[in-house]
This record gives sequence, C-alpha cells and structure tokens, in this order.
Amino acid sequence: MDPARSHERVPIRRPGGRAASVVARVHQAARELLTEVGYEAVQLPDVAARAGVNKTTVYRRWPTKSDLVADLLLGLSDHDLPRADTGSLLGDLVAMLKDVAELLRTPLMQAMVRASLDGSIDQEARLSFWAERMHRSSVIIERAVRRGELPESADARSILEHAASPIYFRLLVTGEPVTDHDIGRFAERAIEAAQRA
Amino acid sequence: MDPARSHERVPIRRPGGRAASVVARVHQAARELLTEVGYEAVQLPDVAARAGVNKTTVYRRWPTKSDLVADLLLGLSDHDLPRADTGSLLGDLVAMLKDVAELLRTPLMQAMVRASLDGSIDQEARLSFWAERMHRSSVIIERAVRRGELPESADARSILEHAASPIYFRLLVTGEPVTDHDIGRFAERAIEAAQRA
DNA sequence: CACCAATAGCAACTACAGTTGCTATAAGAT
DNA sequence: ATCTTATAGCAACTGTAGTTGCTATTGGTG
Repeated sequence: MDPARSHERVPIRRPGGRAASVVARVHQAARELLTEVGYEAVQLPDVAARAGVNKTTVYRRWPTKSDLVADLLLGLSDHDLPRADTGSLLGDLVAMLKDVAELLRTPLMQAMVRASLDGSIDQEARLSFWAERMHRSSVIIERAVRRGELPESADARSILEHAASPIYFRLLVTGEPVTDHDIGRFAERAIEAAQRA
Repeated sequence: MDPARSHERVPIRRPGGRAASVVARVHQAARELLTEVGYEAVQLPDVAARAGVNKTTVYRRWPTKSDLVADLLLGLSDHDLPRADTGSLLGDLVAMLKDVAELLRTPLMQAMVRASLDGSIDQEARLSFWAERMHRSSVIIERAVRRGELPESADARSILEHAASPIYFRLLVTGEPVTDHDIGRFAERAIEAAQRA
C-alpha cells in the first residue's frame, strides 16, 4: 500500500539521545531517594530537583509516583539474578535464595513491589517481568536436570516459586526475619518435592 | 509505694464511649473507600467526610494514611479465619487456602498489607498480628495430629506458611492467578513435607 | 450534680504538589 | 544547512492536604 516503505508510517520517532539521559538521571535520583527516605516520603518534585530536571518533565513522563517506581522495577535488569555455578542444585538454589532475600530487604525493592500493587503496571507487563526473571533463574534447574539431580519433567518455574515464596512472604508480609538456616530448609523442601514428581 | 493503689497513677482515661464510635465510623469509611477507589486514591479528608467526622479528628488520631490503614489491618478480627471441619487435613487446608486467596484478591486486603510495608506498624505489633492469625489456623493441624494424619512433632506455623506463601506470592507480587487446582497442589505439597518430618 | 480531663469540632491558614500554556532546544529527516 | 517534531524548561497559577489555636462536648469521677 505505501510505496515508500523504507520510512514506513510508524512513528519511529523515539530516539535515545537527550531523552535517554533524562530518563536515566530521573531513575537514578528516584532510586537514591527511595533508599534514603522510603517510598512514602518520596515526592516527585524532590526527585526532579535531585535529577537536575524540571518538575514538569517528570510529571509528563510519569504522572504519579507509582508510575515512576513501577518503571524502575521493570528496568531492573538481569545482572543481579543468575548467580554462580556451585556444582549442586542445592548449592545453586541456596545461593539464589540468599540473593533474593538480600534484595527483598532493601527499601528500594520493597518500594518497587509495592508500586506494582497500585496497578501502575499493566498486568501484561507485570506478568512478563516476573516470567522473565523466573526464566533467567531457570538455568539452575536445567543444570540440575543435566546432572541427573532432577527428572526431565521438572518444571523450573514451579520449583523456583516453591522455594522462593516463603521468603517473599516473610520479608514483605509478616516482617519475620529469614535466616540462612531457613533458606536451606526452603531449598531442600523444594528439591525433594521436585524429585518426587 | 503509692498508698492509694485503688486508682493508680496510670492514665486509665481511655473509655469506650464516644471515642469508640468515632473510631468505628472512620474505620468503616476507610474500608469502604479503600475497596471503592484503592489505596493510592484514598485521601484522609475524604475518609473524614464519609465518616461524618471532622478532618482534624482523623489527623490527630492517625497522622497518615498508612497509619489508618495499618490500624485497619490490626483490627481484622478472627471470624474470617478458622473455618469448617471437613474431616481431613487436606480438606481443611484447602478450605483455608481458598479463604486466603479470596481475601487477598480484595483491594482492601492488598491495601492493608501494603500499608504494613510502610513501617506504620511497629514491628512488634506486626509480628504478633501474624503470629496470632497463624495460631488461629493451627487448629487444623492439631486436629490432623489427633487423627494421626501428622506426627506429633508437626509444626503448625511452618506447615501453614509453607502452604500459604505461594498464594501470597502470586496474588501480591507477580500478579499471577491462583486456581483451585494450584491450591490443591500447594496443600498436598505441604502435607507431604510435614509427614516426612 | 458539679468538676475535670480528654477528645471532637470549627475556622482560618499555609505550603506545596500537581497543572497549564508558552517558549526554547535538540534530534532526526531531507 | 534547514525544516520539523518531540520533548525539556520556565513561570505563573490553583486546589487542597495537612496544621494550628481555640472552643465546645462528653464521659468518667468523687
């Protein structure tokens, strides 16, 4: 239909020049403030000020605090997940769970999870974010299957969820502490259940 | 030391007359608004208006929204926990988990859990609240032990946490749905693990 | 049935989060 | 180089959340 297909109709007008720098600085400022004063106390004008950016700029891109913080969550990239290869499923799993626990103890992460409760993230994005994260960690399971520690039928997603959810539960909901000993138990439990399947 | 021990020094001046009615009405108004517009959109002045109470009254008792909502959580009484006696551990557990899932799907409960993340509840109160809730549900486990379905050594708290945390995880964190089938699996898994202990 | 302390209502205020319309700038296209 | 469009900055404004000092009720006490 369109003869000049080379430059389509699609508004590819979304460069990464100045805009990118603004986004980066605002994100950074938000992360800092969140860890310093906590979600509740963070104010968009403050974020703007710290980012060295005008208030309006922030408001136009992120109408609410929730939106900004949720955006932060989605921007959480890998480099804080996979983890070392310890040689055993238990070792890998424990290492991963320790990371999870550490992350969940930070005000930043708590704020991000919270923001996602406000519906500032469309359901689809939220689901795919967590799916992606799970997927990244599933190397652990794949390795275990290759080693023969788990049956071929093992479902990575389910195992990881099984092992990790009590940590989320305690750290985010009840506020109870999670010890390394607990983590060991959670990991063992999940492994046993998976082997039985 | 104090001769007139009959009317101590303690400011027992905290009757339950008018004050109680105010508290009740504000709580009610808050609950309604939370379910209608969601945590983020609830504003203390609105709550006051709906409760037919002056703004100042609300602000003086609950300085922030978090405080009010957290208070709501602590006020969550039993009558929505124990549950029917189905005759089997699995049946009881599944019934309980279904209740949990249902509760967690309400904006009200989500708001309350969220507020507890803001540190508006002192850690002690938060812990004892959840401990109490767990304790209430532990009849299920006790009955199972009596029936011989579980060893004497069974730890109610641990079993309940094991079975329930994936539900919290999905409904509060990832946003994934929880089906009745999932609930059945969670319950079975927890029971098997407990029997093995 | 006065008295007293606690707490609710009222009213006036203020500070500042969030909005809006306009101008300036910088990136991409030609 | 020039034109165009998206996006940032600026400045002035507005609504209202949250505060404060004072008065009015109310419920317990002797």
